[in-house]
Amino acid sequence: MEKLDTKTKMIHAAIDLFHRHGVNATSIDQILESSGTGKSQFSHYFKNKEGLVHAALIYLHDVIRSGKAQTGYEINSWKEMDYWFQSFIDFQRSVNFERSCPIGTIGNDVTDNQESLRAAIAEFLLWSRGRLALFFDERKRAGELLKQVNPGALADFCIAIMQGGMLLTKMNRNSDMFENAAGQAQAYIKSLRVKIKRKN
Amino acid sequence: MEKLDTKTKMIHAAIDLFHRHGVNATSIDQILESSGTGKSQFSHYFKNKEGLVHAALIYLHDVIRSGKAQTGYEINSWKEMDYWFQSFIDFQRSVNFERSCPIGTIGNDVTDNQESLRAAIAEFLLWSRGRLALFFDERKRAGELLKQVNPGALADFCIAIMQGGMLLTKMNRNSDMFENAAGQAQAYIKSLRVKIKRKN
DNA sequence: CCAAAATTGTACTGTTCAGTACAATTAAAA
DNA sequence: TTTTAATTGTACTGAACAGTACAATTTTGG
Repeated sequence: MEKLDTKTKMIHAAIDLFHRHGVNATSIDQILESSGTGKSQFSHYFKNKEGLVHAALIYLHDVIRSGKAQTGYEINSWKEMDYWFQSFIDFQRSVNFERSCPIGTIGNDVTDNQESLRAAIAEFLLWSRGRLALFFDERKRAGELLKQVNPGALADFCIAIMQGGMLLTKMNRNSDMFENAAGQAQAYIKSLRVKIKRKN
Repeated sequence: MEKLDTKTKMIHAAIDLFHRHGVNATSIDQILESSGTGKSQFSHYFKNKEGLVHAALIYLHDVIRSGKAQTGYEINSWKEMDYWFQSFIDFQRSVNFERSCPIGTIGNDVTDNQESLRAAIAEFLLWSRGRLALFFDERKRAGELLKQVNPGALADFCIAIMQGGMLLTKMNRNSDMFENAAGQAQAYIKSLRVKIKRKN
C-alpha cells in the first residue's frame, strides 16, 4: 500500500462513490470525508465538482488503458475474446451485482450542459471500440473470420451487449440475463469464424 | 388534450425530468414547478420522493404494457421484430440523442437501500423478456427457428443490446454504435431462422 | 343544506449542498 | 537564511433541498 497524494486519494474516493451511488447522489463532502481530505484541498486541485468528475473519467480511462483494471482490452486470442464478456460478469459478482459499469454509470448521469464530460466518455468508448475492432480485424486478415464481417460493427455489438448486460445485472441483482446475452453474442461471433480446422 | 388530475400531472412531469436529468438530479420542487402543482398535494399523494419514483415506474410499465408507448412489445412478425430495434433508435433521434431508456435511466440511479424501486424495474424487465421470448417461442413452434434456439436467452440478448445501445447513443450523442450493434443482432437472429422458402 | 372528507395554498423547519474567504502551515527556491 | 510558492484547516455564505404544519378552500354524500 503506497502512500497516495491528496489529489489521487480524492479521485479514488470519487470513483468509488460515483460507482456506488451515481454522480448526482454523491456530494463533495462525502468524497472529502471518505478520502480524509479537506475542502480547501478540493478547491485547490479542482475547479468544481464537474472538474473532479472529469478527472475521475481520465483516471479510469488511464487505468483501463494501462491494463491495471480487472477487465483488460488486450485481446489476442479467441479464448481471451470469450473471457472478455466473462470478466465483466466476474467483476459484477465481486460487488454483489449492485453496480454497473463505472463509466456507464457516470455517462448516465451526465446532462446536456456537461459537454466536456460527455466528450471524455465518448473518447473512452472510441478507444475501447478500437481495441475490439483491432482484434477482429487481425483475425479477419488472418483468414479466421468470414469476408463479410465488419470489425467495427462487431466491436460496437460487443460493447452494447456489455453495457446493457451490466445495467441489467445491476437492475436484476443477478447476472442471468447478462450471461444469456453474452452466450448468444459468443455464439454469433463463433458463427462468423471460418471453419477449417478443429482448433480452439 | 384532456384534463389531467394533479397526481397524473406530477407523474408526467417526474417521468420527463427523470428521463432528462436522472432521478437524483431532479428535485421535488422542479417537478412541482413544471407540473404547476403544489407541495401539499405532493405530500398528499406520495409518501416521499421514493414514492413518486415508484409511481413513475408503475406508470411507465402500464404505458408500455398497454401499447401507448412509441415502442411496442406486440411483436407478431419478423418484420415487427426487426422494427423493434429501430423504434428505439427513432425514439432517441426524436430527443436529439440526449436521453437513454427512461426505465434504464431510473434503474441506474437506484441505490442499495431502495429495494422496492429495484424490484419494480426487475418486474418490468421480466415482463419485456416474456414478450420477446413469447414471440421467439411461437416462431420456433411454427418451425421458423432452429431447434437449438433458446427463446428466453434470445430475448435477454435483445434487451441487453437495446439497453446498451440506448446508453451508448446518449453518451455518443449519435446512434452509430447502436445501429451497428442492432444490425449485428438482426443478422444473428436471421442466421437462426430455418431457410425453406424465399419469403419475408 | 349541511357536515364530513378530500384537496389545496402558504409558510416554515432544519439539513445539506457547492463554493468561497482567509489565515496558518509547510515545502521549495534563492 | 529568507522569501516565495504550495498546501492545508477552519469557518463561513447563500442557495437548494426534502419534508412538515396548518389553515383555507373545494368537493362530496347524506
